[in-house]
Amino acid sequence: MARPSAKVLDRGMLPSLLGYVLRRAQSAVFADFDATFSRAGEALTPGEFGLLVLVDRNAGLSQMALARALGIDRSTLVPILNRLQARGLLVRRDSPTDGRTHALGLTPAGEKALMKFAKLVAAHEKRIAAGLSATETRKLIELLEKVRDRARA
Amino acid sequence: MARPSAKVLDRGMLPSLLGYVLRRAQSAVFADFDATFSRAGEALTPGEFGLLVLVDRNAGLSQMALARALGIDRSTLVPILNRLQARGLLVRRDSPTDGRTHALGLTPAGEKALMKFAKLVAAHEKRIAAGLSATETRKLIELLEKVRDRARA
DNA sequence: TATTGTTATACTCTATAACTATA
DNA sequence: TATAGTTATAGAGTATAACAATA
Repeated sequence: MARPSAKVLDRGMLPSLLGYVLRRAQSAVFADFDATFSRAGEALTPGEFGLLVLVDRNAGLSQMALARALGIDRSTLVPILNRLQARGLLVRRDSPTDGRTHALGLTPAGEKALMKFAKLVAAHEKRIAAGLSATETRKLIELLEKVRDRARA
Repeated sequence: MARPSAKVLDRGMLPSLLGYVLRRAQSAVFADFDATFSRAGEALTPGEFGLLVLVDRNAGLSQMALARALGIDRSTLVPILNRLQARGLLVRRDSPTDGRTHALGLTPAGEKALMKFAKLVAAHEKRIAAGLSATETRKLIELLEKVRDRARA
């Protein structure tokens, strides 16, 4: 007989709740992201990766614009940028047109690091979607976007 | 012409990444959960709801068993239980069989509150799944479980 | 007046390490 | 020795409020 501590708990209606299943999937995916980077001797969060991509694709954008795109407060962004800047991946330049804002950009080292990070993310994505066909993955993304639209309404 | 600040940013490959789409859907769903409870004059997080359901369906379980089921450290659980106990929803009773453990349970007020919370969660679930057919919702849950299994492997 | 970035502050979630009581 | 719960501590993510510089 199994030890009492190994007993599986009754989760009631939780497994039928979209919010619950979504949260657990997200948690496992986050853990795999972290493990992927750790194994490669790198340290990056999914949020930091998204931030770096946004700065790379929209060089010169302001902190306010970036905070809005990330859906966080401008004060929340400050320590995050400080950390990435301290790692030499990102710089705050003076805006030539608006003395209040900073023009954000990746450093050459940041560009290079992002290319490596993108490869790790691709491997991570391949792994978490390994149980799904290409059609299923597209369908999943489509359904998740529908849910997001409804939740934001 | 739109103001520069209203410009839509280039997100590069992010919208094609399952992890990215999952994270954004989860964030929007969390916000809707919070809004649903706020509008009803209640305050509860998805995690607290899941915890209350687990204690309700597995009365007498220990903190370690609960922490394991939630996937968090036992030290992380302590302040969460303190808060729910301070709200009068949950109690730590002495275990009759093991002096080291607490037997967790809901109070009568906790049982009553959980019934109300479950109704709010049902309304929330209905809203976030409103853009999906019943078949699509089931499919979405199935695909998310597959992703979770792969990410944990 | 309004906006941008920063700082101070606070709260939650998360973990590790060390302590106490019990098994 | 090992386990359960607690505490101390620390780091990251989140926010609000207030301030200085600039528009």
